Amino acid sequence: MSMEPAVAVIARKQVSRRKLLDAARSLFIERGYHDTRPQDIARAAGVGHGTFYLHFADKRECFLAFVDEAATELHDCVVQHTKDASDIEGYVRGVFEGCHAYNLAQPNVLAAALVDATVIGGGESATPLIDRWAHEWTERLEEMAEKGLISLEVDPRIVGHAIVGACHQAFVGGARDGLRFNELRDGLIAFMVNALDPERTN
Amino acid sequence: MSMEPAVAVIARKQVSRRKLLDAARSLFIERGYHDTRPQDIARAAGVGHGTFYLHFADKRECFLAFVDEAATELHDCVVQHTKDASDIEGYVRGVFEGCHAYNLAQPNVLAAALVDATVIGGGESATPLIDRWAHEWTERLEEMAEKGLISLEVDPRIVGHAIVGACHQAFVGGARDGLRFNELRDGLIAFMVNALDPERTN
Amino acid sequence: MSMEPAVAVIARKQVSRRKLLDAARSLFIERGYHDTRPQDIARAAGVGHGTFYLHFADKRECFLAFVDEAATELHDCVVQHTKDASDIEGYVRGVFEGCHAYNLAQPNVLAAALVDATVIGGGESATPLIDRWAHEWTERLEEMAEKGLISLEVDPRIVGHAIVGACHQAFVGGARDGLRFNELRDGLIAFMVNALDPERTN
Amino acid sequence: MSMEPAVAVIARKQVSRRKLLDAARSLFIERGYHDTRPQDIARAAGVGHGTFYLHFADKRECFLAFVDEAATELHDCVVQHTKDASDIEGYVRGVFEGCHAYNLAQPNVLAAALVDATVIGGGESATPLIDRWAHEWTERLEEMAEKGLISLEVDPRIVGHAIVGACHQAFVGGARDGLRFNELRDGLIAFMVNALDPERTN
DNA sequence: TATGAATGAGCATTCATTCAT
DNA sequence: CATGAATGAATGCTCATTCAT
Repeated sequence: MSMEPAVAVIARKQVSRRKLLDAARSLFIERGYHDTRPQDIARAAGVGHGTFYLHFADKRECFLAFVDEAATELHDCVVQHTKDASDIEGYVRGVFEGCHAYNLAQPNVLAAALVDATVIGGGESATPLIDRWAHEWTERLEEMAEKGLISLEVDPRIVGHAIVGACHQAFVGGARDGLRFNELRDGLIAFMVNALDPERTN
Repeated sequence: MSMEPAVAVIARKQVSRRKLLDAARSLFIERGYHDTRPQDIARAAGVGHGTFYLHFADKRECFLAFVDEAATELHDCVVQHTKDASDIEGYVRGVFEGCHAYNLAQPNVLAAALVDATVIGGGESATPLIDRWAHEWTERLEEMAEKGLISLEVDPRIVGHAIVGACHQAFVGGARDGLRFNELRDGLIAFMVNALDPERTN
Repeated sequence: MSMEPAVAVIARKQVSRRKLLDAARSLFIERGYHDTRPQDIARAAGVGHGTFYLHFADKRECFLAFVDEAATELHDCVVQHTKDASDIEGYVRGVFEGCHAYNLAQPNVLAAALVDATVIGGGESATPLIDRWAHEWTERLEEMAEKGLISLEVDPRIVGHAIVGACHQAFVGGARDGLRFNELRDGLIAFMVNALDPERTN
Repeated sequence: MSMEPAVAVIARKQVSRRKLLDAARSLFIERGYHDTRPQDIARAAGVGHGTFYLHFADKRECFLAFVDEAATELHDCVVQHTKDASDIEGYVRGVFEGCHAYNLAQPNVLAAALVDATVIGGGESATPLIDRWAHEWTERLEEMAEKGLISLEVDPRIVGHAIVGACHQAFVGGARDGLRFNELRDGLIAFMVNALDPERTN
């Protein structure tokens, strides 16, 4: 008996959601998960407090939506930068360049989205972003191994986690130590290529 | 009549601090930083709530003391397991075995102590545990490079972070994916040895 | 072109109201006044949230409409069961049987409708259902006294309240104590007949 | 190892509890359960919000403590007024006089304490005050029946509920109808005595 | 008439920290 | 040195009601 909601109404709701997600992104980046209140997000979005809960069951769900969006954006950016790669060095370089380009365009988004899963507590349901990246690497490593581009003596699931962990810590910790992007990028590329290069003798 | 506080009083204070630190360790491990209240720590330690603030300026300081203690213990454990190593593989293996032995003896301490710096918020003063490990690795890599045990084409500061990050993520993320310690250890050793092995042709 | 609203429109409005009242009944019974939101009622009725306020000024008014409807239904049911009664025992028995029959047909409606007036707060305007029943009893007692069926030494207004209160508490509290309907009914009949019986010596 | 809390400290805590209970009583009487916030109670008591939760697990527990206290006070008051009663009329009269005296001394306490159990929701743990009174009546009826003061043809559990319900509704609903205490008291006494009198012929 | 997104005052409760004893 | 009662700002979230469409 009930009519379909009018198209315009649905669009209006999407506008609110968009404003909330944009505000959430700014605040999660600026102040982190714990220091950002749903109330702050709503105010920054220019909507009422209650509207927040119209779009997200709770603060956690909003954060997860932010992480998802950032992950998708980054994924697209990395795909752009790796689509022409033909060897392991080109591919690793493309990934770093993609991440770097994304970080320049959207500063600090990744750092905010990568927070330890324990921070948001509660349900263990969502796969942490860093694990998702590791799984993506695993798939790509398998593809590259098939093409003979890399030597894969080690379980690619382990290598996937190792690469992602190495890059994350090198960029984050390295930045804390004052190292520059170019140094980090080139150093990590060399490290990875050594670890995976099929031309090694042993 | 002496101006010095009685020896017994100092000793009593140390006893309280010890009880608080032990209680803090149990609770930070069991429930994490955010779900552990100073009040809980004091009660678990069998002292009054106010006593907590006699020993720690705030909750953060207590957590940092716990991290420090864990780091020292782990350091000692790793030193034990690496003191006989004569090549890179032996050294990497020793480190993993040391961490694993410590983790068996003190389950979950490392996971609790390694929480993202953003979790405890506030002052950025303390160096995160994971950065400290990266710095230790950097020093050892330099020593090993001097002895010709490894090939160090890359800035050892970067490699230090990369190794620590790779191990952390491989163990944590790998565990979430159901991989076993032995697999992870051996996979990471092979990965690291490839990356650092001086016998490579290129 | 007529000034009157189209018949179809009026009919449609009545359909909505009916759906809302049915939904309200289910929910007030199931979850009580405080745990039922106008929004829940509208959704259960299959109409938009706003439609609720087209039919009721507020939640309170909706509840009162539910109570009224239940009271009318019960009244009719009791009339059915008492129309052949010729003495006080028959009448009291008819009332109980009528309530019981209604309760079997519409389980829990009465319990939901009888909630304490303080629960719905705000305006004191509406006469609580239990007072209305007391007033009905008062009228019937006066009729019976005129016919000599009962001895009415006491103000019938007081007796009306007393009977209704006794029955309500005996059924509700008795149920909490695990007493069965038949026991309660027969016990209360004996109690009432004693209190009102004209055959007593004193 | 921990010392006993000093006597003065315990006393101080009791003072706070007393202030909170007094404030809770005033507010529950004045505004009812739902319109009284823990915060209001704390402010009225002149203590911080947090102090409320130092003494009561939640609002419900505070209300239950209030009910318990009122029940005890009323019980003592009724005992005072019934201790010299030697027959059913004297006893019923004593109960009414006791309730009336208490109500004069502590106006509206009983009305507030008697709220429907559904109002406070959640755990069904606590026996509603009105049921407790019914049980007390049951015991007294059994005692009186043993002494031959009343005729108890009906299950005393049912009669207990019936009496309490009759009195409650007669006083509350009667008051809404503008009846005066003396009328109500004497009417109910006559009603009860008829119902229970052992001198009846049948 | 009907809709459902939007609202924001309001709620019960928590917890890091202080301070009188 | 030790205590634990006291604190109150802060939190995440709810819901009866409004109003633009």
